[in-house]
Amino acid sequence: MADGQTYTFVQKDEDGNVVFEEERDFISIATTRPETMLGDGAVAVHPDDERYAPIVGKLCEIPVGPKEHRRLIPIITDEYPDPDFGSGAVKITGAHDFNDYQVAKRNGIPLYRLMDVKACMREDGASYAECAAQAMAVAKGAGLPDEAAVDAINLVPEAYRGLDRYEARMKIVEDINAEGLAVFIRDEDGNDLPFVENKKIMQPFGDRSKVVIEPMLTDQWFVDAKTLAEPAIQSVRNGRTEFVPKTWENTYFHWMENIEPWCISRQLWWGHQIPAWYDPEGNIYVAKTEAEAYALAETERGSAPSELVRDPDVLDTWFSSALWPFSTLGWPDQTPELKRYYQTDVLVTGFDIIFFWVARMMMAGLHFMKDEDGNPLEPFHTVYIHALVRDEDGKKMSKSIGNVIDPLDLIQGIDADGLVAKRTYGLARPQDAPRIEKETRKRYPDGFEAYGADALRFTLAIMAAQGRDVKLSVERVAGYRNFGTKLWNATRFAQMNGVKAHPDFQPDLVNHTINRWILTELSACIREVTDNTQRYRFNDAASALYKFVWNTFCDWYLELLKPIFNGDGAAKLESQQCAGFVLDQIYALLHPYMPFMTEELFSLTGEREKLLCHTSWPSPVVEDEAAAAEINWLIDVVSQIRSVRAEMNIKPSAQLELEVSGEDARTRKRVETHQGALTTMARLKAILFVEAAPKNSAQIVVGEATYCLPLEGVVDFAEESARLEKELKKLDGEIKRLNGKLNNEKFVANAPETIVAEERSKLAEYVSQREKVQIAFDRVNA
RNA sequence: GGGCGGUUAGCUCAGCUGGGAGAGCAACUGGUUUACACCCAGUAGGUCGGCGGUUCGAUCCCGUCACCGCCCACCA
Repeated sequence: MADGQTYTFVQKDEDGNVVFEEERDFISIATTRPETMLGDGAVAVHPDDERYAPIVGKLCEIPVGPKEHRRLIPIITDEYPDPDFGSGAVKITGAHDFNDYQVAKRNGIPLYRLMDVKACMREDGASYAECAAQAMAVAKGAGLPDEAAVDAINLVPEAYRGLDRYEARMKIVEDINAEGLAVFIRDEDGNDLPFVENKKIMQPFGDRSKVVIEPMLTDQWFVDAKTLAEPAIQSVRNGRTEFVPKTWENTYFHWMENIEPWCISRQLWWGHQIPAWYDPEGNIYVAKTEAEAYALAETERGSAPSELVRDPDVLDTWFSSALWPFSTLGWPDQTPELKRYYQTDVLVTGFDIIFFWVARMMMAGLHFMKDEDGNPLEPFHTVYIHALVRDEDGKKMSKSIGNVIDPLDLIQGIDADGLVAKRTYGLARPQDAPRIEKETRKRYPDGFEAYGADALRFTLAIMAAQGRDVKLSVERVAGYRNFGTKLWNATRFAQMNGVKAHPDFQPDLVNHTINRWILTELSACIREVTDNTQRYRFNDAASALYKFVWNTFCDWYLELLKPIFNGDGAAKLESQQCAGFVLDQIYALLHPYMPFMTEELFSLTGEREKLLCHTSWPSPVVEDEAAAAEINWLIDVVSQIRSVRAEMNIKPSAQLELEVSGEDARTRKRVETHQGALTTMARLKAILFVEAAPKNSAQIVVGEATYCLPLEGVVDFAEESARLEKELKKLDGEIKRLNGKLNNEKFVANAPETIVAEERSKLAEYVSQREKVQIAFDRVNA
């Protein structure tokens, strides 16, 4: 303390009892950067901290520097110090710490700069004696000099000038200890040692340099972001610009509402140079060109300056990027492109740059661009935020970590050695190479197969659900490669059977039920894909296509056409044209997701006037409910027969008879119509209509009719009995559940009518199904 | 410390405005019928993280706990 002043330092516990009391002539503080003490402007304590109340406003001495010029600094109060942390007293070095800077600003404490841009202790300016005297005057209340004057004060004593910060740190600690001014503790052997806490602290390192960051004061250009943010917040609030999914708006608002002034100058040699010029007197002229700057200077000064020097700094890359939506279109010139394409439509980007890029484009766009009426105009009406691709552990892919999967490896394939070489080459930290090499060999022992660009693209689309991230799974890429192969093979099969899109094909004139059905299914698919695309639900669109192509078109339509292609006549010709038409539509719908393959297939399957990507987007064609119902019935019957055959362990090669009973006229007609498909797909040798279901057969109930496979001598009927019993149990469960629901008065009273009606019809269906299965069961066990 | 998100089949993930859960891969059974074994047919597998609440009814809405992850700040 100044002039040997003392105070009573009292430590109390939670209940207010004194646990420690000592007459002190010092304040204990802790620091990890002792060299910054040279620039301290004050010691701060919390206003409610009673321990220091007696000495607030007094001066204390900094225990560094030559004894004859030792500086005094005031003890001040501020909300920043935490009384429960350490001694509760904090040294304030406004020029070299972010928090201290705020405290110093609030309390009028000078910001003494101690280092140069190389992080060495300053060598410039007047002698320490002179500078210390100036600082003393300030501490004693002489008033704060202007910023430049404060910055000129070099409080580094001659002994430390020019030293690297770490050297200076060591030297200062030595000097303090030598003088006995550190806080000492007594060790087990009874020696007094300077108290050094072994404590982990978070230390910011430069991203690229890997060097400890040293905060210091410099002159920089700033943008008043708060003013610019206001309209950008409003545009999203009132829906002029929308985020998809909407939840990301929260992130946007969170940033924008807490925005700080934006430092836009960078000390790099690439980038847009800042358009500011200085005259010899240090006046600043901001202009588009040097000539304009001279003209401006002449006007303002009254005479031409001897010379102007341009600020060597460049703009923050995000500042330049903020201008992207219009600078790319020729701005500031009013080009036709700018008029046509600004405002743009949809910005597609990742959530990690909502603040860096999206927010800044919004601010710049609203500031610089106007619509026809002169109102500010947003750069885009929609911001689509997609998921981020991560590695298998969910980590963001990063070049410096080395967990990157190169898309080209998935597309072209690469062996394990090539992959390892790639991932260990060019790492920021070569010492990590062995670890990464080991990991890579473990994870991808064989490298990657070649999956192709379309497979990768489709995978990303179908996985880009509106979540947060995509853990790229190689197995799924392989799965969708298979999907491409499937479509390729389907096309080949179609060509072998004379399938070809006919320019005059008219979907609504199609006669054959199977064709009317596939066109109906196609229409539903078109609707679903289009709708989901418009809603940015690309995963749903892609999966609708996957299902339609594989499970509807290939699994059923092409199979159903086989008997027709093997025959002759009108149905065959119509089917060839219809299949060609559907394939064309598939190519078009799939084109955004698998552009290369679909374009290729399109060109291989006909003489085309233009590229697939130039054709128009499909719209729904035929929608025939009756045809859909008929073929769905067919699919149902075939599936159930197949299922029974598999469950009863009937040899695939065995051809069985099918005996139909209880059928109505419509079913009879359907069976007759689709006899060919039924026999082929269910592997039957004949279909008979019978009065009553035969004994000793496996029985299937579809709708009103019962379909029996006579199995006398083929299978064990205990199995059939067990199978039917299982089915009965399942139906009983459903019936019980629905009954419980419908017998609940509250449900009937409160649930919407449509729901109640739905449940009722479900129940009726199950009950009638159960009756028929029961009959079948009784018959087997008769 | 502040904010945000996640926890659904063995794995990777869907499930949009509450009405008994789906896909791909893997698994299992069986298949070389002239598109496709990167295939076909079939099967199995889930107290939707735990506990409360709202509701006639909860994977879905609310609260809470646990675990995981991301962003921001950071302790003199």
